[in-house]
Amino acid sequence: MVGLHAKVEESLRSQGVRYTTNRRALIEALENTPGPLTVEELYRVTEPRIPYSSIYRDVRVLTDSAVLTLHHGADRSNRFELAEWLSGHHHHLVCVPCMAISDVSLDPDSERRLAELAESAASNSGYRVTGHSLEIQGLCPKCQE
Amino acid sequence: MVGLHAKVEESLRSQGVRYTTNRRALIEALENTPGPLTVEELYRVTEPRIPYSSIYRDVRVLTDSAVLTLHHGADRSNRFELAEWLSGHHHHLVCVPCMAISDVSLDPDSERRLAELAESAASNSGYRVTGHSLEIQGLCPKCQE
DNA sequence: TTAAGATTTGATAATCATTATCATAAAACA
DNA sequence: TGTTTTATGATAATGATTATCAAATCTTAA
Repeated sequence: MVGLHAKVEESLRSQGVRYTTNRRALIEALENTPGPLTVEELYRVTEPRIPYSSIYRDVRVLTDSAVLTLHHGADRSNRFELAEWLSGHHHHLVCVPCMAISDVSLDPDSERRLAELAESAASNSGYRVTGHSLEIQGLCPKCQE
Repeated sequence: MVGLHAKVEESLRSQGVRYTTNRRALIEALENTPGPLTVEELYRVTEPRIPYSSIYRDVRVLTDSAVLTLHHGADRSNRFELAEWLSGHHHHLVCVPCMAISDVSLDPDSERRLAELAESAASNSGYRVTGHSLEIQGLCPKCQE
């Protein structure tokens, strides 16, 4: 299994985009976190600090390059995460009170059934299905107390 | 079956919120549309025109009153729709190229299986599941041409 | 290795969506 | 009717995001 950075670098280079220190730091921050991050969180987490203007520009570049995807949480914040071709297909568990988001994977059998459900749901809409994403709302352990 | 407006009015009154002409027009606009709408779309669709400041205030009031829910589409826009207790439980079909969103319902059997999948996915996360929402990505008929 | 060309960076200004303010108007209530 | 509460619409303020641009860095080719 090739390393994450190598994959990202390869993908970016093929698009004529440089894999710079800032961008590497952003990818590392996302790699070390179990869910998507906001720009503000990326700002706080990276060391040394990357100015907001650069973070905004870089997440945009990386999203346009399909290295990151933008996720729109149940709060009004925009969060970025590694694209699924880098992190693997997954879904999100959202804590309604505290807005925390964590990734969750289905076992292959469940995933197959979910894909079938998505197909059949769209079957008489005329859509051609290319993907799906399940958001599960609930209360995280802390918020249940 | 009690009418939509009666339900909304009843719910709002129980919270000490008035069901005014503007708010009624917004609910009607959403009732007559197969998917969630942005503030800008609500502005264009309502007749006579409601100023942006009022639309923003009203969708906020209605969302706080649980009459509307906010939906965060795959583009960066915020879209509002009738809450599920008014419109029924449903999911979303998103056209990736053109960003159109339409509602889609699962048959009861599929819906039950989906709920089970959501439960089992969260089973060893410690979360208590309260809901779920499936987003299906694809190409709408127009964008397939 | 060096010079030219391309891309990236960081500081700052500009923009856009959304929210706050506040005087007026409408509705509810006594 | 008079009083109180809530809603409205115009406008200003805020906050997040994007654009600009000169300086810095990286690439490439001679």
